[in-house]
Amino acid sequence: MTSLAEVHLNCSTCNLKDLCMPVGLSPVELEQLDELVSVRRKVIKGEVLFNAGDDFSSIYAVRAGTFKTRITTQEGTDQVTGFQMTGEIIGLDGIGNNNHICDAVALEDSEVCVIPYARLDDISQQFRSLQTHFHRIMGREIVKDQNVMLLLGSMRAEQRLAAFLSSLSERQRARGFSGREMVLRMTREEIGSYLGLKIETVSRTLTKLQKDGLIQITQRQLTLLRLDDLKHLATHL
Amino acid sequence: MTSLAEVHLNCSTCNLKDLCMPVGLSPVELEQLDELVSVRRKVIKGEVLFNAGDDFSSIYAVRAGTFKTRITTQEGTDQVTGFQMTGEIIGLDGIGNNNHICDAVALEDSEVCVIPYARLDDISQQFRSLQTHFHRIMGREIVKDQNVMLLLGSMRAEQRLAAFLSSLSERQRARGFSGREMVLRMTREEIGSYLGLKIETVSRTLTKLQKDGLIQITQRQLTLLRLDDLKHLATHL
DNA sequence: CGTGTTATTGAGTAGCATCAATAATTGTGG
DNA sequence: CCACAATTATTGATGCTACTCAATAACACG
Repeated sequence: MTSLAEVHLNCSTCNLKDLCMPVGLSPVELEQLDELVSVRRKVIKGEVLFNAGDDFSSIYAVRAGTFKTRITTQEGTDQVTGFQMTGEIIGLDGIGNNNHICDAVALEDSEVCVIPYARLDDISQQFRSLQTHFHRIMGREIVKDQNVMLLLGSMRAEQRLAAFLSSLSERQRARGFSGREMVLRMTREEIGSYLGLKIETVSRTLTKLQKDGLIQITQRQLTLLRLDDLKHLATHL
Repeated sequence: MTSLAEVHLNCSTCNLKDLCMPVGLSPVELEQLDELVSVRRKVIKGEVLFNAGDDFSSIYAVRAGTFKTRITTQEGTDQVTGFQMTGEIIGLDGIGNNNHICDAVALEDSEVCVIPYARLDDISQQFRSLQTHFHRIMGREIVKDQNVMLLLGSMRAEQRLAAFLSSLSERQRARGFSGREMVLRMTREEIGSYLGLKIETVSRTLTKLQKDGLIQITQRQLTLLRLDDLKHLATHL
């Protein structure tokens, strides 16, 4: 099922260390993290990193590529609960009940660093700053989810898309890109599923944003022409 | 502003210990928890436990009463992000960035146990099972939020209310009540804000559920007449 | 007992969904 | 590498859900 090309490496020399798990850790702590994160795993496009119901054993840091997480309802319909880019953590949903509640799927050929949860617990037991750090990562996940609740509960289609595109832009910028031009790794349907909209509405709304001169979009190739206006739209009605 | 009637007490003798923070802890660990949770605080109806922007110092276990948490947008509109009953934890939103992102407001005269976060970190550093336990509590918060995302992203008004009422019922049952009859502590507007609906829609939908014989509701007094059908409605289209 | 808050109900409407047809793109097997 | 199938995206016409506006009623509080 899943390809298991696993490679041993470490965090302290990783070029993502300013974005990812190691953020803000001292050299000594980094050394501990290196011991913890010793395995990488490739996940090719469309492949699943874990499924809902799987036993929870590890969390994952996206080393390269993009993922989506999705929850499937009892009816079989499913909803995207998030998109994860390099440096972001996947799998925290499993901690609550020792098994995953969502699937994680690669949107392009990707690679993750595997962080065995039991060992993370061990080591953060010994190094308090690592513990604090991990708590913060979980806390940010909670904040992020609550912001999505806000979006889904009270924004209109145009606002939702403006907020979504702004968020993508900011995350790209944090990764050293311009944040002005980017390639969408997800389909319109996946965007819609995440934003609580149908694919036709996503398509129409993107067209409208383009007509209004806020963005330029051709297939997956996106340019944010007036980012300020886009952000304003997302927050001010 | 806030009344600070604080009382010293402990978890090991608390009648909520099967619902609350102590769930599943051994006597030894309970002893540690007692040391941690030594202060209670009363919050009268309408009063605020903490505000968005406040420095994060503690999390809180609801000892008695009911709270809501709400996020305020830049426009000044706000959205309810959760309702907390006895034994449930409030304030985890503060961990991510060391300050709260939501307000917590008492919906009736209430009381919380104050759990200083720094000391929680200290003690879970020493007692691994406490650390694991706390991680699980945070993990469940993430799961809960993602389920709300699902509700907001893909359910219709009737389903949302059915899911909401079912959830209230289950939580009441977990607290030793029948789960059939209960008093709503929140207004229709607060319910609507939580479910992403307007007050008129909440009112109309409750009336419809009553006409269909699923519930009986008079003001805040609610009886679930056919809980199975209600749950079925919440999950099966 | 009066005032402000909360809730209900009706009429009309806006926004998004649905249904449908077509186009563009991607992936696949020969 | 091309042809065909499957997937993804766009656009239009129509319908339905939930919102808005408005009036009234019921209740909570001082």
